[in-house]
Amino acid sequence: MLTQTAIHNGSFNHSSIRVMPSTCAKQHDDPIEMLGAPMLFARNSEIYGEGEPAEYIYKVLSGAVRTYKILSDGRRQIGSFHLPGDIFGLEGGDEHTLSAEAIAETKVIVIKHSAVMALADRDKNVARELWAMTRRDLQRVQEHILLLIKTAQERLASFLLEMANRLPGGNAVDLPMSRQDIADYLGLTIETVSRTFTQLENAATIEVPTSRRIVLRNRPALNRLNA
Amino acid sequence: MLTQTAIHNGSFNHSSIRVMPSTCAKQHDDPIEMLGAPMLFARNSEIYGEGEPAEYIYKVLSGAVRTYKILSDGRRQIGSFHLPGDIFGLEGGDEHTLSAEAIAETKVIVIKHSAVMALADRDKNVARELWAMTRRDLQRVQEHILLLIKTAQERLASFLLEMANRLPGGNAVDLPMSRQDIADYLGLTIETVSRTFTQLENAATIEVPTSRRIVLRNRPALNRLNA
DNA sequence: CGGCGGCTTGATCGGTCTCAAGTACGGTGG
DNA sequence: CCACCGTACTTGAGACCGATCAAGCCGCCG
Repeated sequence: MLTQTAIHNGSFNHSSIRVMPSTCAKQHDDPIEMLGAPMLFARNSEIYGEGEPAEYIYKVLSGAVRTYKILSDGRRQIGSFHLPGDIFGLEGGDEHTLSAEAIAETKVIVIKHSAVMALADRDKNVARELWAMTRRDLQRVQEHILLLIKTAQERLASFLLEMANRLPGGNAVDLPMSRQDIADYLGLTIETVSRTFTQLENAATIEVPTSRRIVLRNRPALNRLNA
Repeated sequence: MLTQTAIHNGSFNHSSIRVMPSTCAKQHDDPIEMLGAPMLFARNSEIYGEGEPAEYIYKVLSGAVRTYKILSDGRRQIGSFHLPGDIFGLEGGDEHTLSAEAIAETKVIVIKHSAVMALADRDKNVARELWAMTRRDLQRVQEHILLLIKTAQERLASFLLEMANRLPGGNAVDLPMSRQDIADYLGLTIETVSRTFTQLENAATIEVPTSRRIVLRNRPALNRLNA
């Protein structure tokens, strides 16, 4: 298992990734999760790369993950952020169509793809659940497309509302990702993201006590921007 | 069956939609297709609307279909074009998350969603095939996202290469959709699309004998733009 | 205290949008 | 057959938003 771990992490950061005692995995009731073992990924370490065989799927326990593609000229588009509770790595068939990296120190459950498929063959409900997860991914990507045709303010408002919904803390949001990550998710530059944060702060729509902590002060205004 | 047909087409264009003799449907060997009946939709008629219950799925026989969402301010984003051979209407679970319209006079096979699901429950291969189709949709949408972060020339080049691959005719492409449809797919205005066609024509990368007919004259140049 | 990474701010540039005409094409009726 | 119309498409001029290039700032850690 340790050698398999190495495969997933490319050629660097091995020392930062440890398989955890498998006993921790058994305290969950989801039959899919019980197939997996917990693992730790260091900040900015690769979980898998685009085009690699999809040997595993993953569920985030803590931390955060970004999946992305790189264009030939170096532009990076982040496809999605995965937060605790999210499952990722199902987007392709035999191989991953995106790369995945840990945004911060991240704990995930790693589940063998073949084991999941075998389970799905035996249990109709598992098969249905997996298909439903892919459909939800599809719908999220369709929403993401809508983001990309909006103005900078609208994109950031939509992003903040999404994060406030998906992270605990109500109106106070602790973003796990950098401005660059946000920019690459929203299809903007880091400068435009920064300026737009400032504009929303000046309009008293949000507060930015520290760069990673955002307080939503005026949700109606954000919803209006959400178009 | 005729009354069900009416439900799908909103309040207009009923006269243009006819169920065809069901015998035509039986000449296919795909078990999913055999569940369906052929239908005809007039140009610009609605096939289904966002939020409606997903009672049916569809396979294009001839013509073309656009699926889209409308933002509150009226902007329209086309999610995908469906050409002969494509199956659509699987994107949601119980309800459609996009609207669908015929771009031109379009013949489709209409298949009851419940019948497909029942078949999937009985036949593992059907279940797997349906899931794989959803994954392919997901991958196409991810590619679509990449389009939206490119320049106008890059977007149009990618679009033309995609259409040349999906439509018969090699380097001569007969587009079924209008400039407005292309604009709403690429996240541009109609004027920018038109100007970009002209630029590519001036650069001898394409020829535009009529507005809907495009001849790819220099594929390497298009591939270079494809980034 | 110095240095570095992440973030913000400023000035300018450029690509796309907007608004406004003008043109080509297909269909309809005389 | 032609005159007319409406729709789709193209072209032009100018405005605007976000990108780019370039400093500066802040917090953190050695």
